[in-house]
Amino acid sequence: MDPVPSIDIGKALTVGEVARRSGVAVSALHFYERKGLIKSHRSAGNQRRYHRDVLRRVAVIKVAQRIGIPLAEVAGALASLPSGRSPTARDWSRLSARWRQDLEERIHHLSQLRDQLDDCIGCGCLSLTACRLRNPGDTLAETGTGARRWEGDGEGNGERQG
Amino acid sequence: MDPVPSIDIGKALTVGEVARRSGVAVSALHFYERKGLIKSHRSAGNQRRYHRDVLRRVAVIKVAQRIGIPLAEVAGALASLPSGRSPTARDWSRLSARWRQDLEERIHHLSQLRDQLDDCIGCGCLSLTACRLRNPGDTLAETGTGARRWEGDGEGNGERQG
DNA sequence: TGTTGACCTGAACATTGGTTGAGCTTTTAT
DNA sequence: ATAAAAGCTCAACCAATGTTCAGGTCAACA
Repeated sequence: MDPVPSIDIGKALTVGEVARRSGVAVSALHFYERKGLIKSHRSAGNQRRYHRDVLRRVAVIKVAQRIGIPLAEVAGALASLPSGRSPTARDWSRLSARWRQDLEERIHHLSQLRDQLDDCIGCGCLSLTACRLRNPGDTLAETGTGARRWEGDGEGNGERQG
Repeated sequence: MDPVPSIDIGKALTVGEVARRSGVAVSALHFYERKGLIKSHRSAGNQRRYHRDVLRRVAVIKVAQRIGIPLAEVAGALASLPSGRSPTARDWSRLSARWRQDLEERIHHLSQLRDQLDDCIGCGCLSLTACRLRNPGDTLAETGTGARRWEGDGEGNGERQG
């Protein structure tokens, strides 16, 4: 699991080292710590010291960010790992399978939107009540109730909920 | 296009009417106006009055939002229309073709990400420097320089640019 | 020992897309 | 005429994801 089996343990990383090696800014590491995504202990002089684990965790954070997972959710996911342990391949597998699902849904959603846009581009049907583009209900709530409020109003379509 | 053909011209809409018919909140309409996406004239008592055009414009805004276009860019696009004129089918065609491109790129990007994630899910290779997931360069800058900095560092990979 | 670079905290600022509230005016309905 | 509903402006606030700054401390090198 670790390329250097025993010697490396205990050589803590400073925040600057973690920043350089992980590619995120020191301020972001502070921020992640405040948000509970990573942990550190402190030196005698109150400076942060990190276990090497943190690099793996930051890697997970960065990938999650690319996927578009909000930090709060990443925090939850990381917190769900047995505490004090570095994320293993198996942990990663579990997390990433979940996030993959999320990603897939997002892709699907955007693809539908693209198709609707294609339907609409030539016709300029923005002015029509029937335009699917203007009635996101069937895309956003596709598992939902289905058609409703289809009276046709001429320009807009009525009532908002808020 | 309009159920009432000619009588309706000149019948200005209040902000509340526009809100009801377009499905966006009054506060959002104020906001769009401040940002230059829509315009209004004022009644004798300083209340906003809208031409019916505004409904079409708000429809464009809403679709653009769904696509993920930032308001600033929508503002630019709407401003590029011959001033004072309602967006026609042709205008919409021009705008939406551009945004469709944007959407397509976003879908493509996410799909690549999904494929990388699939490659990675089983292997837990987050710990390896070679993991494509951890090196977004080839996705984000796919037209760019190609492989670089491939030394292998054990855990993180070095230097950030900022 | 001194200096310099790295680090600390807390607060403020930035961005996007608005919402909420206070306090006041206009319009509409009865 | 009057009361209710709708509208007005300005300022503050929300969430997410950080960055930047000020003022002070720590650590490492010569």
